[in-house]
Amino acid sequence: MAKKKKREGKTTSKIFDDHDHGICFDDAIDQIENYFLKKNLQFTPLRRKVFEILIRDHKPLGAYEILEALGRDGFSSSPPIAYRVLDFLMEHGFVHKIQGLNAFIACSHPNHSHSPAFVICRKCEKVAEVDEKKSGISFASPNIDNFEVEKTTVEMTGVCTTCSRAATI
Amino acid sequence: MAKKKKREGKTTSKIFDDHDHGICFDDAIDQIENYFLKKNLQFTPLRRKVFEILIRDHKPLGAYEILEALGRDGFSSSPPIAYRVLDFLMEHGFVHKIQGLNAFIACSHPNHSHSPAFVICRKCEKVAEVDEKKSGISFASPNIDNFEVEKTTVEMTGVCTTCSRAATI
DNA sequence: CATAACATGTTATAACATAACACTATCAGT
DNA sequence: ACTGATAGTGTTATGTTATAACATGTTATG
Ligand SMILES: [Zn+2]
Ligand SMILES: [Zn+2]
Ligand SMILES: [Zn+2]
Ligand SMILES: [Zn+2]
Repeated sequence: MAKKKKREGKTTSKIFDDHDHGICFDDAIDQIENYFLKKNLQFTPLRRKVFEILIRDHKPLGAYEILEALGRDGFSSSPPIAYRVLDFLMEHGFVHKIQGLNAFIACSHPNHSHSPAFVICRKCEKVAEVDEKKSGISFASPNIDNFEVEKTTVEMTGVCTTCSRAATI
Repeated sequence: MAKKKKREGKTTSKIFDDHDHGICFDDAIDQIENYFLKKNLQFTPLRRKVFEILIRDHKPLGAYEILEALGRDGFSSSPPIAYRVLDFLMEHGFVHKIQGLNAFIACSHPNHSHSPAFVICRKCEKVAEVDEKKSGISFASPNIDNFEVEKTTVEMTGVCTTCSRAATI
């Protein structure tokens, strides 16, 4: 497995930052492969392809965009294909859904359970998955008045620095 | 305007609690009327009806459910009717969208700008809009690494006490 | 009353998602 | 290897959510 490049002190993640994506991509594939192996799950060509499509550009993709990509790569491209694989990958935490965009994105922090939070630029539509703890979002209190929270959706929409600089020029 | 019944110390809001809904309903209509008056906006019969439909049961409703209700009340029930009015009411903060349900709900805390957070029971589909400050969610830091956050989506899905008690019987 | 703006109505279609069933591959136990 | 069970993929059809584009009506203003 390739060596990790840690970036301390940053709160947004690699999506808005430069990074060595070759390493990033390989690491991600490694991680998912190992996870599937350990859990005795099948990392089939279809599942691999969907994950690759998603992590390729760290971009949120709609199910139908994924289907097109699958079609181009010789897989079936009828809707259930994508939705089933996406559901599966989401169950295991390797893909998240961005509710505000009806789109799916590869997880940036796999291998440890987490409640993801997303920062979404409404101009360039780039999305960063941020770690709650680092982000200054203290999304505390999983228990609200005895309500048992099982899942959280946290999305922050706005404008990223690149886009806001571009606008003021 | 009807007198307010304040409930201190509670973290979930009226949806999961008993409350005098007659007063609640009238208050809500008063507030939206006053707001529209002050801002010189038209509180048309259609807009009023949509808001009434939503606040009637504090229940999240899909756009097409709202359309049905509109149809029953003699209004047109083609999709753009609902979506336009909902967009308008959302712009002014009287309605929120629950992304996890593709549904719309009347605001529980109008008259002051806020970033709503929602507690959603996946069994009974009741939804409570909680106040960030009271809920123990401190959803702090609107600025993440210079990203200018304009809007937040916070939804917590789980099981409410009523449903979880019912399940264990 | 002209006219600009806002609001509503209508038709068509786009975009997102699932149901139901058929077929194939993989794996365990015989 | 045969058998049945489970999991994965393929296919068709349909359901659900949302918007585009344009027509008509309504209201405020000069
Ligand atoms: Zn990368
Ligand atoms: Zn993640
Ligand atoms: Zn009420
Ligand atoms: Zn609200």
